Formats: sequence, C-alpha cells, structure tokens
Amino acid sequence: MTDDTGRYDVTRYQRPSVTVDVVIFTLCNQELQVLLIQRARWPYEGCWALPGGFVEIDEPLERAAVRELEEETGVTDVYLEQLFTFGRTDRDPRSRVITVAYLALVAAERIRPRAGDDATDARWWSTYALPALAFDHRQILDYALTRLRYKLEYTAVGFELLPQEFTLAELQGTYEIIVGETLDKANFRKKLTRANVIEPTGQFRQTAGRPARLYRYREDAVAEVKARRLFP
Amino acid sequence: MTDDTGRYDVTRYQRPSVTVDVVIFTLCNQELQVLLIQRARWPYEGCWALPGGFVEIDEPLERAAVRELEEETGVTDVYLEQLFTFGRTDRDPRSRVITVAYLALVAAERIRPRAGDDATDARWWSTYALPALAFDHRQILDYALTRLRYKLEYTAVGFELLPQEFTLAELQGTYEIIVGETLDKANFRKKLTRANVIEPTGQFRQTAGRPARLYRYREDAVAEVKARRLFP
DNA sequence: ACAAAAGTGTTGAGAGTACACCCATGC
DNA sequence: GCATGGGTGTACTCTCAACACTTTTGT
Repeated sequence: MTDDTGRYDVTRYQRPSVTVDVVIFTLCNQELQVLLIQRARWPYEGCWALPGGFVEIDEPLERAAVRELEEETGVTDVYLEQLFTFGRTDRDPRSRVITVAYLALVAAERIRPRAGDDATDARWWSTYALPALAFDHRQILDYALTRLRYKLEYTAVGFELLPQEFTLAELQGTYEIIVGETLDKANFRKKLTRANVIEPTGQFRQTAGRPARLYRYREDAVAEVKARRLFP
Repeated sequence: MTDDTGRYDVTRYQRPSVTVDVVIFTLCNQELQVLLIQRARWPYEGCWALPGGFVEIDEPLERAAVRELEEETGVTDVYLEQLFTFGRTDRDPRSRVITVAYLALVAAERIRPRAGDDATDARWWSTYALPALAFDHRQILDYALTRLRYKLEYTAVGFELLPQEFTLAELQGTYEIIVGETLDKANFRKKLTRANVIEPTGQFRQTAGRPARLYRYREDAVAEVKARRLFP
C-alpha cells in the first residue's frame, strides 16, 4: 500500500464513486434475453442501460448487486457471479465512476413482472437485437455474453436458466440457443450422464410424441464439471 | 441505475476509497514465490501485505496496477490480469475500502531488485510458508493461487514465469511446481507440440547430459489453448 | 398405421496415460 | 564405457463425433 510509507493517508485521496451493474439473462421465446432499463435523465437520457446503482457506504458489493437484481426482477436467490470491474476514467461524464459488473441467470417463470413502480421503463431485449446502450454498457454486456458461453462449456451453469424440473431436450435447447449451434442429441445426453450432474425425478412430461423424462439438478453435484467440456 | 428514477444523483452518496492490490508471483529456487511488503504503520503495523495502493481519481484501474507493480519490482510489460474485486465493509478498519485485486506473473531474472527507496521492507515469500497477512490479503492470495493453478490447466500462461528462451524440462518443472504434482515427460511434450504454442529457437543449452533444445513462446499462438487441458 | 418426439447403440478417429526405450554429451 | 539428462515410440484405454437406429406416445 502506498500509504505504508507514511506519506499518505486514506483521507488524502479524492474518492471515486462505485456502482454495481447487473447483466441479467433469461431464456424466453427461444432467445437469450437481457434486462435493460431506460434512463430518465442526463446523461444518456432515453438511452437503454444495464440495471445498476451506487454501492452504499455500509453495503457489501454483492449485496448491492442482489439488491439491484431484486428491485428489477423481484427475485432473490438466483445465480449471481462477479464478472469484472470496469474503471476507465471517462466512462461516466458526471464524474469518476468505477463499476463492478455482475452476471445473473434467472429462469423465465421465476420473474415476477415488476409494476413500473418508479416510472422507469424496463424490458427484456433479445441479445441478437440490442438497442444502443449508455456508458460502456455494451462492452460489459459483450463481456458477459462471452463469459456465459465460455462457462457453459465446462460448467453446469445452464440449469440456472431452466425451471427446477426439465427435460433433456429443453436443456439441450438452452445450450443450443446460448452457444448458437446445434448439438447432437445422443452425445449431449451421454456427456450429461457421465458428468453426473442431473438425476431423473421419476416424472414425465407429455409431448406430441413419446413422453419426456423429467430431470432435476443434483444438489450434491459439483458446480464445476471437472472431467471435460460439456459440448464440442 | 438507481439514479435514473430522478431521486438520486452522484453527489448524494458517500464514496468508498478504492485501491488496487497486486499478487505478484515469480519462480525462484524451485518455489512459487509472492512479493509482500511490510506495513510501517497502523493498521496491521509490522504485518506483511500485498503491494497496492489507492487509485488516483484520474487514473484507470489497470494503470494503477501497473504503477504499483513497477514501483515494487521495477518491471513493466509483464503478464497482468484482473482477478476479483473485494468489497467487504469491514475489510479495512480505517474506512470503507474496496480493492480491485490483480494477478501478475514475472520471470525471476527480469526483476530489478528495488533499493528500499522508501524504508518499506519488501521481499519474496514462498507460497508454502507465508506469514500472517494484513486485511483480507490471505484470502486474495489464496484466490490468486487457485486461479493460477486453474488457468495453467488450459492456457499457456506458464511461459510468463520463464525467460524468453527455455528448455522443455524447465517448462515442465514450472508446471510441476505450480500444480504440485509430477508430470510425464513424454506426454507433456506431446501436448505442447499439439497445442502449437512454442517453437524451437535453433539454439541449445549445455547440461550435464545431452544438450537441451531451447524454445520460445510463439507470438502468433492463441493464448487460450482451445483444444484440451495442457496436463492431466 | 403413421407421425412425432424420446431415447439408445455402434463405429472409427483421435487424445490421454503409462512405461520402456533411444540419443547426445562430459568425464 | 558409463553416467546424466534430453528426447521418442508404442500399446492400451477412454472420449469424441457422427449417424443410424429403436421406443413410446397421440391420432
């Protein structure tokens, strides 16, 4: 620490503002969607932005992220992961603002649509057709997308976007949507079986054809699938 | 952003201090070592800590990390990667301090030993025999170690700890020291060959036995070895 | 019976692992 | 020649990817 020399102390420094921004993904209409809110005032008035806000002085970072997430979606207890801290000096025209970005995954049916309780417009956008974003939020979103795709390759994180019980076809569809390529049914199933991260519930779901066995995520499964990547 | 509702503005918030802390690893005496500095004053007076310091108000985050690194080791242009941002409210007894942790890898012979230019004691410690650390620095260091070991499995980052030219035995030794297990010589070589990240320089190094071929890192190599993990 | 969707088996190619062996140098 | 360390070949196993196939339901 620079102040170990005795030449500086904590109060001598101008302090930056610190915010959290949360990239909230969900799966809806066969699309990966992200929640954006429309800014009501300068700067970037009318522009869409990631949900986020200032970190309170007595609030842990992650709790700030959880709070923002809850304010916008009404859900708590979802997958939340710190992504990266963005600290360019010119990223906010008002003053020096450092933002800690988080990645959240929410199953579509868990979202309680928020009554627009503070006149701020908020809606889900397809990640394939995004509007212009405020600040460096486009960069943050791209980073989040890259991380999500990458993470899907070697962890079981895809379950977080599905309901508690799901069929293998639904899970495969999730993966296909996110990574943007089709996967072989048989091989996908074999890998999941070997990874040992899901278990059948014993229930079935009616379909147009043969009923599909329902699975759930194994609570005792290791989040990190050590063995190999889950898809090609 | 919470202030989009119009109820808040930037100046309304008490701001935390923001620091960077850098976990600087090197390889020396067949050990993975980390650079620590001894604190001269309260809090944690006399205690060892990671090098770090406050982020200037007009200074990008990464530049602050580079600056700290240069102050302590005299080197620039080394491998530097943002690790994680630690934001517990009680991590610094002086006030709310959020720290952005960075991971740096420096080849031992690049280090210009710094004359103790500001009476602060600084030295390298083996990661196997660490002293008590100030703040939450032990947690940060453990996180850095985990990340380094993990990253070594699927990237070529190990080269950063070696001189520009190295033998395969030296490279294997690096990996063995960091992951803490012995590797099969033949298989290690085959994997590196397939990964296509190194090339022979044409030079040789004298040894007690047959001279060893020298290699260098391929500039055009992709940092991320997509194919497979580099070791079992 | 047929369509639709679930679910399985087979096969060849390549990667991982273990271990034995050969090669070049100094003394 | 022999010790020393660098460097290679081989054989067995496992995983991967592709693709054809069987099973169970509704109509």
